[in-house]
Amino acid sequence: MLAVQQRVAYIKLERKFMLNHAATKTRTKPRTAPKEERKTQLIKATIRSIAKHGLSVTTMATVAREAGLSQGIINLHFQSKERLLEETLRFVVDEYRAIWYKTLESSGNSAADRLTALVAVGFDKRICQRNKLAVWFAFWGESRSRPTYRNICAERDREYKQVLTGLCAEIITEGGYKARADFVAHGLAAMIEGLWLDLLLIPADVTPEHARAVSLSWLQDVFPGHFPNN
Amino acid sequence: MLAVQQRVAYIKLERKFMLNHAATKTRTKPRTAPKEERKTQLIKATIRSIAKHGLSVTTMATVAREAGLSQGIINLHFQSKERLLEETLRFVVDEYRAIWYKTLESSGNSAADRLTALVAVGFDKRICQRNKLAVWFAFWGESRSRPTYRNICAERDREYKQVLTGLCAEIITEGGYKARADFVAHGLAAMIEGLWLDLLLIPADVTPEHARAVSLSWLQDVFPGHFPNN
DNA sequence: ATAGTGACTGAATGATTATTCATTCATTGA
DNA sequence: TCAATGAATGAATAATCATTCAGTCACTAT
Repeated sequence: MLAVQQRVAYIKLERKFMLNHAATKTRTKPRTAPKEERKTQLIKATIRSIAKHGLSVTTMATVAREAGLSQGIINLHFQSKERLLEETLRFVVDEYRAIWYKTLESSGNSAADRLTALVAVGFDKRICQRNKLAVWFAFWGESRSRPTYRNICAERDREYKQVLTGLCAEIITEGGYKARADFVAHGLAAMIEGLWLDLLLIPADVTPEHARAVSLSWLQDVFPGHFPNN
Repeated sequence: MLAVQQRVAYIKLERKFMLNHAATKTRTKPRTAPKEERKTQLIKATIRSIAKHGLSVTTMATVAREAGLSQGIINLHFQSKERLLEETLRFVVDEYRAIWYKTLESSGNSAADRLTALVAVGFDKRICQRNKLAVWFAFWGESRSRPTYRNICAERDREYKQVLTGLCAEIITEGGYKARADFVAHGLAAMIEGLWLDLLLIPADVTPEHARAVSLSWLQDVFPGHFPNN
């Protein structure tokens, strides 16, 4: 019964693409778009499977079942399981980066406003979902033994910390605080990731709103002149 | 060649126990001690295997090989792979708790001293080893889908945060700070775990000493009266 | 000495897994 | 309408895994 529903969903997806494709009138690469759609469909199924079963119990079969497609489909689109997993990690990492970049663009001019916005993104509904947090931690858990995972994460991390350090430096200069920008930024980034862990492990005690409040309260403590307490 | 050395080591262990046992003169449970020794030997081999290969590639064979023992040994002592993994997590969790309890007992009377000591334990050489950090994150990564793992961690977490909150509350009262004790403690605990992630992912950039410095600098920023900056 | 004890071994077993590929099916251009 | 195209299927395959257990070995008590 469920399989039928998923089959229907797949057919709709196929139809939708055809319309889109007809509209673009590109002829050199027919059916190129549905390939991408299939890939993201499979990546999203992988995220659900990792969240539901864990990375070590996520098999080609669980992902295919979650996507409502057949066994062989993953090798067709990703060549191997390993590639699927790498692209899944990249998907989550890139999504986070894209959102905080965009947020910075559309946020205020003051360093304090921008910092607030940047911190809040970590607890945004689009990012801070338990399924996605499970994916982050699943890959972090394997990253000691897989340089590929580590590199994908490290790259993102450097960028993020660089921006964070810049904003902290600006605030410190403005306010004449004693704190060291790199230490503050490093601690702040670490705190956000640690709060993610709480959201994953004890969701009953900690909500995204609560975690955001903890972060912002910390900003008030460290930069009292810029983030007035009440 | 290596196997022979390990075999020799095993024999020595066996001999050592016999002497110990003769000394205690207990007769009802003979050979009970070497069983425990074997178990911790296997648990330590599991830690190395998880750090080297990752949890999802850690098999009965990799653990047995790492311990220099045979295939069947794990089922003999732990009944199943799952039990071995649970006891490995418990081993690491209990070790951390034991050390910070002991540290608190032997540290100064002032809340500030005790808090400093408690934070420093997180970066102690006995705790903050990359192999062990890999184990923490490996299990956290699977914990979304395994209530057993989650419970083992959650229990420890509650205790730790409770002590942390108590110390922060004391300091806040003494110094008349505006900060909320539960928020500060929550943020601090999260930061330590986030710094562990950096130690795991980018050990070239972050050392335990550096991470400890970041934490202590954070304490200085939040409680300037209790942790004077220079 | 020697039989008894129980920790330990490692080959065998059955279950599970990623990957392959001959076949099916839907869609397209002529 | 129909041949051509290539995405999707799912049964088959080979590899890997946890678990079992009959047999081995070191040591103890008699």
